Amino acid sequence: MHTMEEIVGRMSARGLRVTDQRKTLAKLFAETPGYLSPKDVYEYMGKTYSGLSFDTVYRNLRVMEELGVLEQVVFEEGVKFKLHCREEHHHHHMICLQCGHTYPITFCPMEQTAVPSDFRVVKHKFEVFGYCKSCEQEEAAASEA
Amino acid sequence: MHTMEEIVGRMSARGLRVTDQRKTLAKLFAETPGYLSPKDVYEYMGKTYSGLSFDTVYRNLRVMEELGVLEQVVFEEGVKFKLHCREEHHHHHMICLQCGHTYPITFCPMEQTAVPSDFRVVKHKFEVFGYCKSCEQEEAAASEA
DNA sequence: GTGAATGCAAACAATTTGCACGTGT
DNA sequence: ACACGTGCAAATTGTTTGCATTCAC
Repeated sequence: MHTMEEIVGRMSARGLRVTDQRKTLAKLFAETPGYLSPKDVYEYMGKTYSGLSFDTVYRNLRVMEELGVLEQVVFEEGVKFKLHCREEHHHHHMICLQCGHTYPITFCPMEQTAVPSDFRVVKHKFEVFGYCKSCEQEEAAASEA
Repeated sequence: MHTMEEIVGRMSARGLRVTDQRKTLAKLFAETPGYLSPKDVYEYMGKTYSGLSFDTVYRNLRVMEELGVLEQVVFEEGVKFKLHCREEHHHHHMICLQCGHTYPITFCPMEQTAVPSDFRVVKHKFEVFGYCKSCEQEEAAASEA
């Protein structure tokens, strides 16, 4: 797994400066199993840094993405970020709609997909959405109220 | 296939008014095999309607989506619209990155995907991107220049 | 000390809304 | 005639940029 130290180390190796804010950002992603929106990040960071501005959050998200530490994904609800997957081999994800937690899917549908010879495939996207066990239980509890 | 007349008919059946602009919009989508962004639509419509405003385009796209005539998809580059697929059975798409043309994929990867019993699947997304034959040829021709 | 990081304000882009006017039914 | 559709302007939201100040190295 990526640890906060590892991420920070990678930043300084590239000549980037290790500020408190970046350390906190690294820690946040190191400890978050799923996706975070810029707004999520802003709100979390805002607790610690009162004068925080949104543009710095965006800048640092972009920096960390260019560093290869984070990856960005576009959902219906907007852009989100998560730690870049460590797994070397190609894989896909199951994503919890409630908590954003992701689980790997090793199966890749491209292997099974018949592609006409006159279509040159460049990339593909396979994502499964649903609710993980704990979120499912919470939802059930909430709907009983 | 959806024809312009059919779409327009569906609109008036719901009490919506059939304006020139909506007819043109219906025709545009009836004749377009792939995805169009709101901007694409605005530019196309603008040729005919000089005083056209963006908000009307958005409004009509939404109206046609609610009617079930169009479907909206979110890509990295932004939101796009296409005619709602007629095929009853669930399917996926191969999408040309150049012209936006879509081709159906009947295979659904969910059948093959092992889902843990404690994850409740709600929806999934499977999309293949690449270049169709004619766009591939154009690209090859362009890169020779 | 120097250059990169930050905050602030302002610019931008995409999309939505309120309102007065025009038009399909 | 009446209600819905349209254009215009303005509001919103999400994101980026320029610039002066501050801080890590």
